[in-house]
Amino acid sequence: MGFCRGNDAGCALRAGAGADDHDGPALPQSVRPPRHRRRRTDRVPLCFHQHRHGDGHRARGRGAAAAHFLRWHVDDDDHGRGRHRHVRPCQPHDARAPRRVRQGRCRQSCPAVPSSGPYPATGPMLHAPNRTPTQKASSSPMSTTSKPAKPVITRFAPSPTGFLHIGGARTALFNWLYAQHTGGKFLLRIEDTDRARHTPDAVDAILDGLKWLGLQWDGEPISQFSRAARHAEVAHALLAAGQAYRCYVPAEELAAERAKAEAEKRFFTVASPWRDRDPATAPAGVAPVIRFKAPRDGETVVEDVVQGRVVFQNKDFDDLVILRSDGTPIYNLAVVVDDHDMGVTHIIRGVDHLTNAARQTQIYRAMGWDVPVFGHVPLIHGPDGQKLSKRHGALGIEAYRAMGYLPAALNNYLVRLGWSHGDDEIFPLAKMIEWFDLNSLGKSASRMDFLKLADTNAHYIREATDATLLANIERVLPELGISGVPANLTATQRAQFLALIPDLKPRAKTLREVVTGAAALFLERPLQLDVKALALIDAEARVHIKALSGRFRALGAWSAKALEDDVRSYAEAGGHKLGKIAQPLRAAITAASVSPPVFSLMAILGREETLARLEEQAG
RNA sequence: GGUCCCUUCGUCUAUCGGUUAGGACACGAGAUUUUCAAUCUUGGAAGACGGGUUCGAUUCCCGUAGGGACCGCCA
Repeated sequence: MGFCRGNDAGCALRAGAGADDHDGPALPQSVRPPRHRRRRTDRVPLCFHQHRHGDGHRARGRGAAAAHFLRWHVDDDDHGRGRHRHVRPCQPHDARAPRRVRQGRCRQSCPAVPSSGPYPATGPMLHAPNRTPTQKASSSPMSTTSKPAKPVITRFAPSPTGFLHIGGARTALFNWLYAQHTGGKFLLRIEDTDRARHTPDAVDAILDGLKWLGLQWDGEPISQFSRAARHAEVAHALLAAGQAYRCYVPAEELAAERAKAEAEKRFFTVASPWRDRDPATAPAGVAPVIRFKAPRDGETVVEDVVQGRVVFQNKDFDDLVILRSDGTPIYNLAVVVDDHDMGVTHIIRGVDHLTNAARQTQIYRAMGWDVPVFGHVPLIHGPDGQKLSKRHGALGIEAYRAMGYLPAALNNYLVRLGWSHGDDEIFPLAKMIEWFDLNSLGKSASRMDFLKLADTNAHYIREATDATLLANIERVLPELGISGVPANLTATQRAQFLALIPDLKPRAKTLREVVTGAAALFLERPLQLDVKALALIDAEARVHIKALSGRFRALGAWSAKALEDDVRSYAEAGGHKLGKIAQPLRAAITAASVSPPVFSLMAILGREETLARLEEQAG
């Protein structure tokens, strides 16, 4: 085998401190450090890397020559991974640069990609020519490393057709974080244009969910419906400018054609004859819709902070309806008008809106408005990789609260779905805000992993102070609805619960588990022992319990330490293992075989209650 | 059917074209232990496939396969 020898002229590492290691026999395979130890830092002095070229099975690209060639270029102050990178200017237009760089998504200080294009800022205009220019405009707000010229305004725009689900929560989080990070604003708009599907309850659920997560928006939530007149105004401006037209084709006719095309697996686009027809020939008594006159040829480019440059052929778009026949607006128009009027600079939303971004870009251009920066984040799938459905994961955010997750944990978990910051996993809010940037967003969809969420939650449970944790618990106690535990605690119960919290923390992944762990505190005599507990209390156990009752009655200080010491000395004196004595005690005190430390429990319960429970089982 | 997007351990992800492909969750083993946890030590686990460019490709390009999104007088 061709291992690196001391006289291997090509080895760049020979000059280093580890040169001695190169003499002597070839290192056996077993010297290779275990996988998890293979770090850049320990690689340098050792140089026992295996050179595969010696015996013919050189793996592609991992050859020794290559390996040696590269060592020169390793920057050793790149300790850790990804943190202390050298910031070098990127070359976005270099064809050999990585995709991230070319697409302007490099972490390093890249020139930004234009967002709004070189179009006039006011007044309607004709459609864009064939190619959307993308060079120039290096001062757009796309760059996240330097402060944008315009103050950042983001928004979250849910439709109130249902609850706030996990994907929506993450979208809101990203928008909120970016606004916080840049010192900008985060606005909330309810997309309630469709009155038929609008429910006030859903609006409340969304607002409550955001508040619970701590994603406070700036100003009042805006109702899209309330702005219908403005939307119509813009539609008519488009009409006046020749960028839209009245279409008299009946809806039913279109629906029938669409259904037919779908059945035949044919591609269907609306090609309204009214696009070019003289409006004077319009039929009487038919209420027309207003259609946007979409460009027929050329392409529409979406410069996306997440997706990169996405090019759509204009021929693939049809003329979308912007105003219904009853004069009410339709989504794509309403969104553009509202985002423009609200001064939104950055639109971060799910990729399911990517094609809408192209359509909306066309409308922005037709109106001569600046196109905001788009960032279309990938979707979150269910644990099985399928689209989220009610069966798995598509729960309202309030369901997560009721399951006992902490908002900090949920935010921390969600921010890691599609976003990363090196190897970091735990992000206290301040760090999240400091580190969050649009450039580190990924493009591939992720899966909901409840186990990781649980682990993150467990982390935040352990981190919380006892008082904070209990306060959080009391807030959700009614929702938790755990039998045997009161929805409201008395002062005594609260004090006992608080005292037990340190023993509960390491045992719980959710607040629900914290509460169930404290169940023994709330039991009422006579206790109903479960099967395993019952089995622990045999004749011999009764003898021990009886004996210990007597000792406890005479015990001086009533503390966990004193109790434990006493039980230990009792066990030792009788030649028993501690478990032999402690388990029956646990059964008698908690009615279960599993619980937090039984000595803590007895200490918190007090002498009287402890003795009463023991005497119940003493027989 | 059309358009667009995606693909690194089971999962979330790291990687400036040169790393022994790293971390976290999950899983296995051991230690500790009054139960259960927590904790500590430790193990296994990945570049979808095929071409091309290059001294060198997980990384850039093309194709294939698989997955996803969107194609409403819904949002």
